[in-house]
Amino acid sequence: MNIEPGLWCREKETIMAESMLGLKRSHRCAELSLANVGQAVTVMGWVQKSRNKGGIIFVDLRDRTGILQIIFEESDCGSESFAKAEKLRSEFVIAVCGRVEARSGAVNENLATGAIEVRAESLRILSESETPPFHIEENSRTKEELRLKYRFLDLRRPDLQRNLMFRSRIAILTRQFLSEEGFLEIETPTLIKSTPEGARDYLVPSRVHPGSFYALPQSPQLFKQLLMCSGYDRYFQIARCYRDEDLRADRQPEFTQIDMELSFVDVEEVLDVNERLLHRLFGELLGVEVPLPIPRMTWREAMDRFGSDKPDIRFGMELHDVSQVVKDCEFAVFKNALAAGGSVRGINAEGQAAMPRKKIDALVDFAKGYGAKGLAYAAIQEDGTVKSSFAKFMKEDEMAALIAAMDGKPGDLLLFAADKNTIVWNVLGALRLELAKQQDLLKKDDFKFLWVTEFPLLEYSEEEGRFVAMHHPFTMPMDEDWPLIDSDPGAVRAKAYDIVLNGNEIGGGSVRIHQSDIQSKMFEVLGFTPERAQEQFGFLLEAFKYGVPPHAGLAYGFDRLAMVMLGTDSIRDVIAFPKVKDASCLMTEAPSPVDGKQLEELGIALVPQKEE
RNA sequence: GGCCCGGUGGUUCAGUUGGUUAGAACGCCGCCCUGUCACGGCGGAGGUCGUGGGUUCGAGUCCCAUCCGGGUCGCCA
Repeated sequence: MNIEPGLWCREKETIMAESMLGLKRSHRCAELSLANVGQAVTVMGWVQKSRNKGGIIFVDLRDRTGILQIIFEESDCGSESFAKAEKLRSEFVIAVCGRVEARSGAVNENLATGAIEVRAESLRILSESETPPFHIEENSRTKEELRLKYRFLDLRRPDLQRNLMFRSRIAILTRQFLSEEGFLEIETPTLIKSTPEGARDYLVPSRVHPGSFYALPQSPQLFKQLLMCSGYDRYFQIARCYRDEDLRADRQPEFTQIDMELSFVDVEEVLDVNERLLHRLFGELLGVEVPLPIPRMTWREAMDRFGSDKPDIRFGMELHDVSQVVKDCEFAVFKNALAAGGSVRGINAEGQAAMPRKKIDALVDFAKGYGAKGLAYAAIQEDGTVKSSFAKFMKEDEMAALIAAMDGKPGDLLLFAADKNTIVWNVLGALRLELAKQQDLLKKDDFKFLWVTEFPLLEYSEEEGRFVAMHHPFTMPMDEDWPLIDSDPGAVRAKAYDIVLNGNEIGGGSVRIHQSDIQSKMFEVLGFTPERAQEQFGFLLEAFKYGVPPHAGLAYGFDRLAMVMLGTDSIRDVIAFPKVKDASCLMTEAPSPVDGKQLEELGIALVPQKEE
C-alpha cells in the first residue's frame, strides 16, 4: 500500500481519545466571569480556534453558552499537556482543568468572557475532529444545502443554538403559564384514522391489517374534543402534526402546534387566556409589552381593508373600494369586472409616483402571478398632472373623483385591480406587502397583533363544485347567521378566529359544534351522507350523544411563532432537523425505498411509476 | 404541476465579445514565533467548472436535457 509520508506521520501521531474519568465539568464556558477569578475550574467543549505563538498557546473553547479563552504555558500545564495543546485543531473536544484569571493582556471587548481566561493546568483530548466541511461560525454564508446535509455541525453554530434555546424557553414558559391557568397536558395518538377532508394525510400501513392504513394527525382536533367530552375541561399539548402538502419558507410537512381546548367557554374566554399567554411570552422572553386587549377585526373588514385574512398592520396602504366611483366610466376592464359582479379596488402607494415604468411593469407581472389579468395605474405628478394607463378611457371629472376617493396627492402612485372580489383581494393584498417590502416598511422588532374573527363558515370550492369547511366541519356557526344555512350558505359566519402577528397567521381556532342537530346539518351541507359521516366521524358523533360540554380551542403554529419572535426568515432556522422543499431530509436521506420483504409483510405492491 | 434564482478547489466568490497553464480570500498541511483574539512570518498541497449531450478549430462561458438547492403561485379543512 502506498502511504504518503505526510499522512503516515500524522497517522502515527494521532492521539487516542482520552477518557474523562475523574473529571466533572464545573462550568459552561460563558458562565465564568470576573467573579470567578482565582477559582479552580474544569471546562469542556469544542476548540473554536487555536492560536499557537510558540511558547504560549491560546485556545478559544466553545460550548452552547459561548466562547472562553484558555491559555497554555508549559510552566503551568507540564510538557505532556503542552504537547497535546500543540496538536489541537478546530472542533476537537477537550477538557481543561485550570484556574480563572483576569487577563494580563488586552481585554477582548467582542467577547462576553473577554476580561478573563482560564490558565490550563491539564488538558485531555476527549475526541478529535476531521476538518469540518464548513466553518462553524455565526451568520454562516455557506449554502443551506451543505449545512442541512451536515445539520449536526450546523446546529453547533451560535445563532442556531440561540434559536433552539429560545424555542425551548417558549415551550417551557407556555407549559408553566397554561398549567397555572388550570390546563392539563395530555398526549393524543399519532397513529390515527385518515380523514380525507382538508390537507393530504401521511399514511402509515398496518401490518396486522393488510390494506388498511393509519394516518399521521394533521392536528389533534378530534381527540381534544373527545377529551372535553371526557371532562378534562382544559387541555393543552405541544403536539407534532403532519401535512403532506408542498413546503414553503414558513411551512414544513412535520411541524409543532401548541394546541389547547377549553370547556364551558365561548369566544371571549379563549381570546382572553391567549392574550395573556402572548403577553407573558413576549414580556418575559423579549421584553416586549403586548398592549391588551389585542385589537380585533372581522374577516370581512380584514379583506376589505387589507386584502388578506392575515393582515400585516405594521403599515397602512389600505385598499379602497372604488367600484361606485368608476361604475359609469368607459374603461372596459373596470366595466366588465363590475358587470360580472366583481369590484374595482385600489391602493395608494404614497410618494411612489416617480416609480420608473420598468418597475411598474414588474408590479404588473407580480400582480398577474396572483391571478390578476392586469393592473391599472395612475401616477399623480408633482404638478398635478396624471400619468395613467387608463386615463384615455376616463372623463376628466371621473379621474378626479377616482383620485379623491383614493386620497391621492401629488407624488402618489395609485394601483387598481378589477376582477372577482377574491382575485382583487388576493392581488392587492400581495401587492401591498410587496410595496412595503420594497420601501422597507417592515420592522422585525415591531410586533403588531390582531385577532381576525367571524370567518366564513364555508367557502365554495370550484374544484369540487361544492361548499367546503373553511376551518373544519366542527366549527360553530354564528347564532344569528345559522338561519341562512340553506338559502345562502356562503354568507354564514363562524365562531372562528385567527391570531395574526405581523402578517403571519400564528394561530387559529374556533368554538366547536356540540349540538348533534347542527352537526348533522353541517355534514349535510358539506355533502356528507349520514352514512359517510358515521363512517368517518362516528366515534365523535357517538361521544356527543352522552353529554358534551360547549367547548372551544385554539392552536398555535409553534415553529412559526418562534420564527416571528426570533425574526428569522425561514422556519428551518427554528427547527432542529428540518426537511427541504421536496419534503426529504438531506442528512438522513429520508424518505428512502424499503426492502421488498418489508413491503411484502405489509401486503403492499408498488405500481411502476408512469413514464412521461 | 407552473414561474423565477442559484450550482466554479474544503468554504465563499471572481472569471471579459467563447481563446494559452481557471484566479482570489478564508480554510487546510509543514516549519517558525511567549500575550494572541480577523494573530503574524516563510513554504506547500488542492478545482476540469452539478451531470449528460450538442454547437465550435476551441466551451466555465452559447444551446438542449437532466439532477440538486432556494423563493413563489397552485396547494395547505
